[in-house]
Amino acid sequence: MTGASDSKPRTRIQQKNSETILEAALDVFSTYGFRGATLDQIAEVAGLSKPNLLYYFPSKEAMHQALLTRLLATWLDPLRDLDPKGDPLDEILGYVKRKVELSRDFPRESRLFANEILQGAPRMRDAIEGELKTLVDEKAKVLQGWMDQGRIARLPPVHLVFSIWALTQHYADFDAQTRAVLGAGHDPFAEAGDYLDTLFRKLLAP
Amino acid sequence: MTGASDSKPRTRIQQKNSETILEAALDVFSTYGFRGATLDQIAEVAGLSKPNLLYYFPSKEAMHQALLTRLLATWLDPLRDLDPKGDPLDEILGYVKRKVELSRDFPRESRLFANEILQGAPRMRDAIEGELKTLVDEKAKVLQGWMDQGRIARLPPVHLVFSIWALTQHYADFDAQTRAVLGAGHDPFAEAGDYLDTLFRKLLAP
DNA sequence: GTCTATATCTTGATAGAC
DNA sequence: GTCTATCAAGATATAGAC
Repeated sequence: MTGASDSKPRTRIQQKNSETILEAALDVFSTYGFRGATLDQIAEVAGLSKPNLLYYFPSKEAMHQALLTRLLATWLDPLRDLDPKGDPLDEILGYVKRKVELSRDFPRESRLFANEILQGAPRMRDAIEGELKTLVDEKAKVLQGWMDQGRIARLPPVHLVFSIWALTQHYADFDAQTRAVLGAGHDPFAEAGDYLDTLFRKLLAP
Repeated sequence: MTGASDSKPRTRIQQKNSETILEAALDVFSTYGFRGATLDQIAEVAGLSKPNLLYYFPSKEAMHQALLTRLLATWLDPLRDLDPKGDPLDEILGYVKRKVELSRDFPRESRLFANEILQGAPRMRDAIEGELKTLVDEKAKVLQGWMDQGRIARLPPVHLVFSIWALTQHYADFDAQTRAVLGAGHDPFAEAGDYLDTLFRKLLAP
C-alpha cells in the first residue's frame, strides 16, 4: 500500500509476530552467541513453530542481523547526544548515567553486542570501522577541546570513552559475576550509578 | 608409576598432545563459546583427527572444563598477591599492571572467561560463588582498611575491584573494537598500561 | 596411539497440507 | 499464516582396523 519503506512487516499481525520473534532471538543470541543459538530455542521462547520463524525471517542469519542493526542505533545515541556546547562535566556524567541505565534496562542488548565483539565482530566490522569509529573520533575531538581549555583533566580521549564503555557495560555483561560477588541484598546497577558518578568526578577534575 | 596425581597425561607424548589439544580448544572456545565451538574446528587447529581428540579427553565438555580449571588459578593469582602489608597505592597499581599484562599476554583466556560469564557462568558458578567471592571479600577488607586509615580514597571496595577487572579485561575482550576505533599505529595494551596507571592514581588519591 | 568409517542426534531450512 | 513432516548437512561420540 504505502510503498516499500524498508523491511518485512506490513500487516499488524506480521508486525507483532516479527517483534515476538526478535524478542525471543535476543534472549537466545545474547546468551549463546550466534553459533551457539538454535532456532529450536528461539522458537520455544517465542512460542511459535520453527517453520513459522522462517516465514518471517529468511534465515537465522537474518534474525541476527535485524537485531544488530537496531542495536547499533540504541547503543550510539547517548554518545551522539554529547553536546560540545554543554558543560563538560555535566555532559560526560550524563553520558555515563545514560550508559548505566542502558545496561540496567537493556542487558541483553549489551550482551549481544559483547558476544559479537568477543567473536571478532564478524557481522559488525563495517559498522564499527565506519559509523562507530567516526562518531568516537568526532566526540574525542570535543573531549580534547575541553581538555585544552583546562575544563576537564587531560587524558587520552579515546581511552576515556573506552573506560566509560568498559565500566558501564561490565555491569550488564558480567551480571552473573557481580551479583555472585556482591551477594544478596545489593542492587548492582543502583550502586554502579552512584559509584561511577563519583569515579568520573574525581577522574575528570582538572 | 608414581600413582594417580590428578588427571590423564602420563607419558610424554600424552602430555604433549593434551597440551596441543587444549591450546587449540582455547582458540576455538574463546572465540565461539562452548556451544558455538565444534570438535571439527578444534581438531583442525590442533592438527589431529577428531577421534584422536576424544582419545585424550572423554568429551567436548571435559576439554572445556580442563581449560576453565587452569584458567581460574591464573586469573586469581594476581589478586591473591595483593599484600595487606605493602604500600596501598603500589599494591593496587601493581595489581592493575599485572592485569593489563594478563590481558595482553593471555587474551584468549580473558575471552574464554568473558564468554562463560556472559552465558550466566553455567560451568563456573561454584567457583565464582566460592573461591572467587571469598578472595574478593578478603581483599575488599584489606582495601577498606586502607581507606579507613586514610591512605587511599574512600570508595566501595568491591566496586573498585570490578573497575579494575572491567578496565583491564576490556582491552582483551573488546580487542576487535579498540583496534578498529584506535586505528593503525597504536599499541592498545601499551597505551592502556599508561592510561590506567594515571587513572587509578587520580582515583585513589585520598 | 592414530586413523577410517559410522552410528546417532541435532540443526537450519524446505515442502506441502490445511 | 501456521503447522506436520522431512531433508541434508553438521554435530558428538564410538567401533574397530592398523
